[in-house]
Amino acid sequence: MDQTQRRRGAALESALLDAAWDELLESGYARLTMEAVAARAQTGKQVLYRRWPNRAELVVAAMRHRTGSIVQDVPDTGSLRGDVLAVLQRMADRFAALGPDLIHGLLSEAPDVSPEITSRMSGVMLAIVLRAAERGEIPSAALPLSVLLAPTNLLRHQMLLTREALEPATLTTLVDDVFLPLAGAGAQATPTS
Amino acid sequence: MDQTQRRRGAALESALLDAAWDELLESGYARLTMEAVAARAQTGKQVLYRRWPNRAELVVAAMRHRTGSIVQDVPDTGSLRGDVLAVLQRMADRFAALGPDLIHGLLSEAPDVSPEITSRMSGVMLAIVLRAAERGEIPSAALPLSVLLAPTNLLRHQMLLTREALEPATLTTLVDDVFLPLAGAGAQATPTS
DNA sequence: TGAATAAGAGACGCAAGGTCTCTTGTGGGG
DNA sequence: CCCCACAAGAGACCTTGCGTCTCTTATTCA
Repeated sequence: MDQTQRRRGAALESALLDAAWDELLESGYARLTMEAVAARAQTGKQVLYRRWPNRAELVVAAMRHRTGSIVQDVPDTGSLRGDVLAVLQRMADRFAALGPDLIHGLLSEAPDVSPEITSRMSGVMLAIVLRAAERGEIPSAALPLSVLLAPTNLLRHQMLLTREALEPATLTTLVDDVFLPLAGAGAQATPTS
Repeated sequence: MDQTQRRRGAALESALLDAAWDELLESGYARLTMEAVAARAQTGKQVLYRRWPNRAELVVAAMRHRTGSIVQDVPDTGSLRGDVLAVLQRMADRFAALGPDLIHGLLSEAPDVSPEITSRMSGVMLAIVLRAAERGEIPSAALPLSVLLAPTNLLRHQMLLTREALEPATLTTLVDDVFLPLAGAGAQATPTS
């Protein structure tokens, strides 16, 4: 019964972050308590507070720990439309697992994590658009930032402000009705007239 | 000293909502406490809980009480660009007074107020676009909903996810680079090339 | 092998949401 | 005109959960 195996350093930290992540999935951000995380990790609260100053920081660290690696790669489907759809789909998938409460909770408790959320997006979109311009799909890759981020920002807005699961057409609408026209792809293509 | 004037009914309710609103402006949503609202209104917590089941509902009621009337009228500046800019400016002004914490807090505590936020917007935008089509500024008023709400949704997204005060160019960018091109206004006008 | 460090465990203080109870002013109905 | 049911005002109280403090004990490093 007595474990007498005391974890330390990176191994312990990883266990703590895993516990936090599991609590997040099980209870959501609003119901995640430090006590529960500590209990799940078979330790005390002090071990958590030794590493992260508060609940929000712990959760942010847990998210980075779990999802940090997936963000890097840029989809490459061969077409601008496919690439942007893939990005949106990935956002939607990631969001579906956690729900909007997480973002709202974090942003209302730890205001300084805002940049974290939107930061890497512009790099991804820029890479996609550059490739599309090389391919000749669009006349120029020099899009205003507001256009470049319009689809991802609109999707994020929708996911944050709507409780229902988003219907499949939402993503294609964002790409076909908003982004592609603005990017100047296929001047003759204007669907849903 | 002794007031011995006991408020009742609508008068009392209005005083409660005013107190809540003042607390909101002074402390923000996160730091607004029921105790403080009750104290400011010179009453007890029970009077609050007799009317609203929780903090979030009280705050929503306070917002409706204060801002309910302003939303109705649709700006009419004579041009589509001016109208949309006026709508965005109004959103920005209203938001500036309260900050993003309010929305995040409400949405993480009282998930069922989401529709409240975006509901009336589509009606306003639709009216503006209809007038612009009658004027001949745009070929058709039959825009996809995602286009119709793109500028307001993008602005809301920005205000929610960014802490800094938004720079003046943000609004014009949304109108000139995103909305007007999508609405088909002035096919030759493609600024910021 | 011994001393410094940090893990594990849990008590504690405190703020705030929300409930309960009690007294007392007040307006409406008899 | 008076009485009484209702709700205002006041505050004690319970609970949850964050964050701190303390204490013992395992582990690691010199």
